[in-house]
Amino acid sequence: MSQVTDFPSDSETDKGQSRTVKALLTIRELILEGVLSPGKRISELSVAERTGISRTPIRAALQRLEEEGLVETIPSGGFAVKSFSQQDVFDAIEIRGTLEGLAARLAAERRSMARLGPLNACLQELDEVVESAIDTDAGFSRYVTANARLHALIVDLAESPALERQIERAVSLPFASPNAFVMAQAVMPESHRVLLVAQDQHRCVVEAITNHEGARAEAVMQEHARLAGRNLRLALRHEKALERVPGGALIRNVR
Amino acid sequence: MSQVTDFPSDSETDKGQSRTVKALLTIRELILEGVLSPGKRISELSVAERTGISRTPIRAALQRLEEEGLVETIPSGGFAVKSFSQQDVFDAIEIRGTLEGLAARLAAERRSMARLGPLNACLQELDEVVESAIDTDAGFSRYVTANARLHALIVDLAESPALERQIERAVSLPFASPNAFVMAQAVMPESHRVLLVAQDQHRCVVEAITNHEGARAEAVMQEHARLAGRNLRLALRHEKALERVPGGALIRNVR
DNA sequence: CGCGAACTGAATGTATACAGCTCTCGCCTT
DNA sequence: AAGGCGAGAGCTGTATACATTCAGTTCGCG
Repeated sequence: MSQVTDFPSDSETDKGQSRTVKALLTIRELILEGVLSPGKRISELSVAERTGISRTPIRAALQRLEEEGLVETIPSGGFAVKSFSQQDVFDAIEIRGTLEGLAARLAAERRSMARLGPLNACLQELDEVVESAIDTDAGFSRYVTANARLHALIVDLAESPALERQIERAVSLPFASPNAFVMAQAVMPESHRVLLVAQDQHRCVVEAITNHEGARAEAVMQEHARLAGRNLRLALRHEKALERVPGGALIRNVR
Repeated sequence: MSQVTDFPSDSETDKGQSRTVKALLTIRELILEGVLSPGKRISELSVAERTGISRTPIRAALQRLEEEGLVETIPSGGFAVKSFSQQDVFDAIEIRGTLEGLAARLAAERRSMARLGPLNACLQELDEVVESAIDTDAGFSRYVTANARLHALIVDLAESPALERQIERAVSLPFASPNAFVMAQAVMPESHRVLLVAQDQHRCVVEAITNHEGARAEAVMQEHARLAGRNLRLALRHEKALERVPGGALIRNVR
């Protein structure tokens, strides 16, 4: 009861969120920012002190983070920040490509005409963003949003809750998400060309889905993910770029 | 304190397991046995009374079961037993096929000669079991064990922890596991023929992996999963067979 | 001076108490 | 008689207390 505030809380972002969720967001941010270094144990008590939340919700949050893959259990008890080899990262991207490929194929096989509207609208918005003002910060964030929406729409068209769950998990690793590589592009020279290629793949996938071309949709979607992988490989060379990749701090560069 | 027994506990299976794990196993069994019916809320307190474990580990177990997919959260709070449409089941199998297909491809691409020994040994054991005494209960359980091991070995050969994790999750749904359909076969007439086909696919996958034929390994593995799907479709007709499928009680037969 | 063992501290796993919320059951009103 | 409203019970979410276990450190012995 010590922490209960009857009046609207100080931060507007807390609105209506349970303490477990708040703890989840806090810890995830601490990990992604690199405050908690990879391999190191996460002391429940220290997080409790830092956040003012009791251990119970924090423990729940840690368990969910383990499910997300950001955290792993220590045999002797407790949790530690997970670290990833570069191979792990590429594998994660390949897995996303495979699952999103399956989603695209199912979308092509099951697609209902009525639901293609939003998909085309989203595609068109991406077209505009790419061709016009991708340089500005506003345009950039517009691209990120629309890109996420396009990927989500394709998954949605597959009409498979099980697949949606599985993809949700695959994407929960920050560097495996469809937008991960985009973040790095802002500081890389090849930026615009890559975006043009990616957008062309978007167009192909939508076309394939529209025409019931399942195999094509699957193949293009897989290659679309691999484009992210190639981009990440570039980013791993540029120090500056890697810093912009979310969760880049978790990737071991030694070895 | 009330429940602590200093002497070795009554059941030998409890050995060394934390209460959370015990709760997990108990609840999972209750769901799979159909004691807790699909859609119905799982009261933490009732489970606590039934098992003699306090609510904290039970809550943790429920959270892990949600991750497994057997349980879902209720918007208003708490957990409920999940129910699955037949489409969900087939999708889950297709997802497993896709991921195991990826594993088989990676295994073919990355395979190290030295590690093929156990794979061939396992394949040979399956050969023996299929050709000789599959009818007996002992032979049956031997098949189930060896089949699980073969699938695990292939995943292992992919050398990708991320993929292993993802497959682990896909297989955690009982009716999506590689052995799910096998259980139903005992009471179906087509039993032996299907096993022969499955075993031939096993052989093809191992051969493909050995020869670095990634695409073939992937394709065969996908079709191997679809064989399970076809088998399940048969089982859904035979009432008797469905009862033997683990978690069959979770499948809505309406609609 | 090095190695081992015991002790101390801390951190986890578990139990339980409490408060807020939701859902239900019964009663009252129309 | 039917529907809505209110009270109550049950349940979850959270906090906290307790015990056990793990790890690190220090002291003693070889």
